Amino acid sequence: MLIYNTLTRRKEEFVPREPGKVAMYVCGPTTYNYIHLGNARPIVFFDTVRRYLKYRGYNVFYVQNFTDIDDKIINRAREVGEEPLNLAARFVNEYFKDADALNVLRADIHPKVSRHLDEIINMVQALVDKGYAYVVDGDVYYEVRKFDGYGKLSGRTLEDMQAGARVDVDVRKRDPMDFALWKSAKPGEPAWDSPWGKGRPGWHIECSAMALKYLGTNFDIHGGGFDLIFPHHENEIAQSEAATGEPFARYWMHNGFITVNQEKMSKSLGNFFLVREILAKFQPEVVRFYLLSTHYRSPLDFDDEKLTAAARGLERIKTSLGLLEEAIAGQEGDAGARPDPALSLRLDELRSEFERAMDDDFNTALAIGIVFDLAREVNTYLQKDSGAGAAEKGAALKKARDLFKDFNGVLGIFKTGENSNILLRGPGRGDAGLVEDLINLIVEIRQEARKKKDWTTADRIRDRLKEMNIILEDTPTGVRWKTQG
RNA sequence: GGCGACAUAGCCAAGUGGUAAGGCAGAGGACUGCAAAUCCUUUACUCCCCGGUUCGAAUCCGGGUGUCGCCUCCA
Repeated sequence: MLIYNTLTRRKEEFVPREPGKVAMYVCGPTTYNYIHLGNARPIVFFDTVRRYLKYRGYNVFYVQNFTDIDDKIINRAREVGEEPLNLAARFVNEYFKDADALNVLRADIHPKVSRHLDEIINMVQALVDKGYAYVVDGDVYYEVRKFDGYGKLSGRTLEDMQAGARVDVDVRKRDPMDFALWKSAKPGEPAWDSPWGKGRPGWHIECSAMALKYLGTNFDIHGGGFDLIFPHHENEIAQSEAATGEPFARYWMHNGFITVNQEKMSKSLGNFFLVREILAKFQPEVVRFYLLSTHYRSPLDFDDEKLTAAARGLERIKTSLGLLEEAIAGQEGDAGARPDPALSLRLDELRSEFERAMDDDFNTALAIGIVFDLAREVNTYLQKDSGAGAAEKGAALKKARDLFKDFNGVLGIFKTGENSNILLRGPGRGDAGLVEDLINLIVEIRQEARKKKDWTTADRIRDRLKEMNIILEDTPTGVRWKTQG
């Protein structure tokens, strides 16, 4: 398995710290608002990485933090007149609503900064003791010149950075690039006691402290967005490796940015899209499918037309699985039958192609292409007669269904085992069973009209139902209907 | 100013040395009362441009053009 490592700027064979086990840490959101599209990409992508590693048989321990102490939270809390920690906790709950909708599995641990002050303070103290940090008026700064490897992740030297520095230089710092490990509190701000007075952690130290606590040194995968490479992850490395004297993380993975209508999302442009705004227009599966349809290191643009195209593509996959389930349901189970090789051999090929794609730095775009291949393979098989016996055919169909489910177990692009008819499960829809009965009744009446060749009535019913997003399909064996989100 | 990424059909998007995956949209056909769904066929003599290396390059090298990102809170 190959993983592109930001640290070395190339794909490397993945060798975990301990055989069979993967320890990974992904930088989670700062909870001062609902999550936006830019947050959604790493959340969904790294969830997929984790699922695939599991599929590959690794025992994965997955940590994703919440930053619940931060300037942005404090500012926001002041605006709305709420306690900062309260506001942060509220948006942690909101985070889970969005993440659940996107079919993101819970991390093994979701540590919060506010619960790890002891670890953070101890780490800052260790850095001060070792001479990597200095104290000025209750603030503690990390001295970047003291750390030899500073710049190794982002690939730039301290000289490069200073040439381009656009930051106002704080005269109390020994070097303009020195960054805060601990910030003294101003009146009214949340503050914790420390050896340097009341204050709060700097931005980068939390991730170092929490990752080291739960995963130890030299853990396997550290992930996040491209923009975190510098300064956030660069600083994490500097702090952690200076404090422990050991390598911090082995593989650094960074996802590319999301743009909206070809523009970077930014507050000044007013195009910061929240996940739930998109979810109001598109089904969550479509959003997840779209996020995975481009390789994670490439930029990805969002607009309604692209999402609509993605929705149609995903529909094709879901239809295929639906046809497959339908065919299996009409078949007597015959355990022990040998799957029809006409389909079965191809299924084996598709599985290994899928694995090859994912093994190559999690190429989800290619992998999705293989899911489409599977769909066409199944649809074709369902239409033609291979000449095999019913039991063999049934076994092949079940094998195809298992393959679909395995692919989906990794990609998570459609929900299984529940009614996907959004009309029937949406809020305020009343008795879903009643709705279903009524549609069945209408379909029945339409069938009678069709028998009498009353096409005007039959077409009118079909057209009117379509306007209500209920799609009727006449097949040789009866009428199939579904709702369209 | 410093650092870096990308440029593939109408659109989205894989592919990093051997005659261009897949999806959406479009065209033709099969099926259908008509549709829908599905299947079959079809849509890039070519991968931004100009040079070079090579028997051979979308893929490597040099130059150019364009787009984007980081260097500041940001996923």
